[in-house]
Amino acid sequence: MQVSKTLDYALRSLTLMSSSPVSTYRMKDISEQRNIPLNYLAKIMRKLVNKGIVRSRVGPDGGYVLEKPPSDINLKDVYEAIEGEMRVVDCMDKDALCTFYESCPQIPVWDKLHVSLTDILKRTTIEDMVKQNHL
Amino acid sequence: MQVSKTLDYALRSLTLMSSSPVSTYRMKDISEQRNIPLNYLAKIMRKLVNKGIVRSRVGPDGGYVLEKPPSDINLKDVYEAIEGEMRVVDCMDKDALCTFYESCPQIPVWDKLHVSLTDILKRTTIEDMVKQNHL
DNA sequence: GTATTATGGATTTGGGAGGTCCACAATCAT
DNA sequence: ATGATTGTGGACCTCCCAAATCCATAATAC
Repeated sequence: MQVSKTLDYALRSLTLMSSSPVSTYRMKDISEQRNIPLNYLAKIMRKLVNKGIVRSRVGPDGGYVLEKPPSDINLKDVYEAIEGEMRVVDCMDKDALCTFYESCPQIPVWDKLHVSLTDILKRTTIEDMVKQNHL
Repeated sequence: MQVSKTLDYALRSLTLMSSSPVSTYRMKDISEQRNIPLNYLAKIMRKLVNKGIVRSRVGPDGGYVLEKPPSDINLKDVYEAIEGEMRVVDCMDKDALCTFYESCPQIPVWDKLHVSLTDILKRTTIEDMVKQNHL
């Protein structure tokens, strides 16, 4: 029941970038200012690019810009960019069908957790985090 | 953000035992009926014993009994018996102090998740699971 | 054409969840 | 008191994956 370091890194980067949402940030600067291993950050940024959360430009004067204003980036999107769709237990997956699936007493509980988590993440934006709104 | 297989195993065992809360269940039977590797189950049961959730007796006619009625066993206790105290992020630990701890914008969010999760677990008992109450 | 930047894939490493094994202790029946 | 049955407790193994590293390449600016 823990948040991954990778998600932490992604949020560190996004909150940094949201301090000046129109500027371009070079990977190297993000890495240094937020204490993230450069080459690992590269992989993380690609995921954010692919999800349409940030835009990238190559070459001198290149770097990353937020694709949307911080108030339009919610944590559920960031989570899914990094981890894929949230699944609290594996048996929710079609492939890994558990023997007891038919009458499993646990599923409603995990479902409830899942809804609650997803809800909080969906309602919280990068702006909320930075401005400490709704928290 | 996933529930461990070990916690799943613990809950499978407890829901089985709650079908007849006064009877004694042999480890071997729990293992077979709930599809849990016998020797691994041994480690899990010890944790439940140490937390005072089940009682054990050695020897012929030995086995495990619920220490309390299923309506008095909540999932937070079971979670903590298995995983220790819940920590959504590592920086909540005193030892692993993060560089940005002083002004970390993430902490309020993780705190909110933590409260929400803990709350649901605390309010849900083994009886609720079995009878599908409150769910 | 050269410097600067991101891209994308291959590869390594460490730690821990999940699982196994076994010698031992407690308890029961005969 | 002996043997069968059961849980105990620790040592140990194994495999997977998050985290990290490395590098050759592509894009863009001047």
